[in-house]
Amino acid sequence: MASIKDVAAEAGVSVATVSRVLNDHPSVSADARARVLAAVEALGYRPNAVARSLRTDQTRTLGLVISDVMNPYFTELARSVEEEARALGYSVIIGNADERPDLQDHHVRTLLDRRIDGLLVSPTDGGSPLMLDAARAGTPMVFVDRWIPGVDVPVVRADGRAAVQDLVAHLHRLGHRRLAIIAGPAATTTGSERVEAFREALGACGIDLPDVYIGQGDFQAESGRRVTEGFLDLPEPPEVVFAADNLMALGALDAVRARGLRVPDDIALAAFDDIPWFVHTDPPITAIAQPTGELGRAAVRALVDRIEGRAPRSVTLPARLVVRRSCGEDGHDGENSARNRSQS
Amino acid sequence: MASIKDVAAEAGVSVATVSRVLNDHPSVSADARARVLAAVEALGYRPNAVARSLRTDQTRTLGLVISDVMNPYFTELARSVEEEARALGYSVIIGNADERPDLQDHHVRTLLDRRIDGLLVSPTDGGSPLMLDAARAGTPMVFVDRWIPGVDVPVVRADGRAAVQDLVAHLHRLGHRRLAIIAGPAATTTGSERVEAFREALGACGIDLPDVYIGQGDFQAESGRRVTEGFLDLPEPPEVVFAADNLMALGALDAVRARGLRVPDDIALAAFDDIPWFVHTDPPITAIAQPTGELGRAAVRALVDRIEGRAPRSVTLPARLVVRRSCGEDGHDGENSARNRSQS
DNA sequence: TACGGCGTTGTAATCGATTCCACGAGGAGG
DNA sequence: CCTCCTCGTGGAATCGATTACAACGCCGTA
Repeated sequence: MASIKDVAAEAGVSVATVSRVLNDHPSVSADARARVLAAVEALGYRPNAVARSLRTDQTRTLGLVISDVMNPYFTELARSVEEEARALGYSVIIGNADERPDLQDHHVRTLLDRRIDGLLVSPTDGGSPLMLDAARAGTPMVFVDRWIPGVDVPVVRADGRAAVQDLVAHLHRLGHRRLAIIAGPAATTTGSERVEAFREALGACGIDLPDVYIGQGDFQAESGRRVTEGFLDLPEPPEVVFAADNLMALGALDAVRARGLRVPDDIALAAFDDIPWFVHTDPPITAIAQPTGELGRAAVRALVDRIEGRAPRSVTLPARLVVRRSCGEDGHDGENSARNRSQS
Repeated sequence: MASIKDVAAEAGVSVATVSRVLNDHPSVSADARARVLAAVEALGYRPNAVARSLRTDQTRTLGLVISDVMNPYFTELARSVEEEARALGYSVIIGNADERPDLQDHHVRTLLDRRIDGLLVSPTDGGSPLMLDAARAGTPMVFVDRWIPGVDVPVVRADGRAAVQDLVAHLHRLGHRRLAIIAGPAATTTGSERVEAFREALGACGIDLPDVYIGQGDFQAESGRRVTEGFLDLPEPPEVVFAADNLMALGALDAVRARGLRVPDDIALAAFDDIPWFVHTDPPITAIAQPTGELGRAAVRALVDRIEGRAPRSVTLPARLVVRRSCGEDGHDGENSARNRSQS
């Protein structure tokens, strides 16, 4: 592969001049510029980003470490992150932690070794020393979706509090009183926050959240299934199951269906994180939708601000409730209402 | 960030010795090794991968350019690719082309600039000159899922021919005779092959595939919706719609539902590419499942073989039919059969 | 005692860029 | 006509690693 030296030789100038043309530095004669450009064209030369990074000490690359690529929420997040980064002239390297702290550390380490300019993280656990050290050492970093308390790193996330209140109000209006939640890992902020929001919202309606109605999941489908089975085995099973993410909702749906029960007639179901597929499940699932794309874009902007020496800001965007049929009828939704109601 | 020089100074040896310890070269005294290791520990030193890559001319990184991250099929592919690559000591940088040739080229160019060791591509179009040049120039490359004919690059893919025959036989047995397909872009191999396989399979049953029953999609949900609407507007609409990927199937489902029609009673639906959500749609969707994980792993192995100087092999794995309820009842599937049959 | 070989170590070149500094040519002003 | 400044250019240092080569000390053997 042709190097800058080859181009210099071909154009009959020094490498310094070639470099100047490539970085359009002002003081290059029109003649030299033309000759260099012609040589670049003739050789199909492309600058070696590795060498450039070594010299300039910047890679124009962002690292994104997410908890689970197979989760459509994170996929969408990754997509919007890459888009915004590209618009700002950066590339993105994605690391998938699969909800495993060791894998998360592996990716953080690899990204740091590659000298990425900044790190976007949705932490899998409460605090990998590696990440904390990196943050302290001055690596530009922004948390997205989940974060680690007590670390001086900007956070870009959605606030689901209001939406959870709307959800609980909706459920209460439908007559549900025994509500259970499939929680995420307590080590993650989204894991614990969603339970707290749920408990508070229930409290506002005068409803209690007993411990047996809090199932411990891990944001994966299988745990949703397991926890839901536990709920269904209870002497007094809940009337509603609220899954703290979409994958666990999928698992819950599996479990319910395996018992030969129906949603929402036998048990209602709702989820945090809305995804396109929820429109088409049987029944369509009521969910709390995050402004995922905005979150990704805001996170990149914050990180790039930090990298380029501007003051990054934390951002909190509201989530909103999207009512569908998985909790029962609420007086809206035309076509199938009559049929569903007559069955219940 | 500490460099190899700092470590050398701290340990009281030369950088050469430090490098030798780090790459565990045999001729280093136990004493020197211990001192270096201690210095590394004390300084929290990590080798700069950029500098190392410049010198050794290898990045131990694979590029993966896929057509659409939001498509669960490609997400799963990406995941398995990363896993296998990690097991072999490589990292992966994913580029999402979003089915756009210009974006695909952007990513290929960026990856090449970064001097990745090899490229895994699922091409969006029939032949980006950039990619062809790179292949000719000797960049290790492997096509996965889709490929470009006439290029000397190993291909790792699934053969859906038999599964499509099974599908058509299944549909025929259910009494369907007017079958339509939502095709992918003709520029992609999967786009054209699936139509051909479908046409052949129909032919074997003595059924014709008229042009009006071939809708042109682009592997995105929206096109599935549009094409399906066209089918439904036909004087004689098809009894079955077969979508060449899962996203277009989602769009088709949208379109059918928007008309107030029901699957499978009013129209049957099947898709290429099975995904976890198909179990939970209303109704569960009959699909052709690819061995996605195996495909990803085989592709990485082929690419790494090529990189490390072994002869890479093309791999073709069979896809298989997964029958669910979206095409009507086939004598299996317990719980809801009676109810569904009574409605038709 | 001298010499050959082995094990260990350091010096320095190198990868492909960027960029500081110096130098020469040419124009403006005194 | 000489001086000074600007503009365009090239030489060379540099980033952080790897590695060829040379050198050194030490041991065993002739």
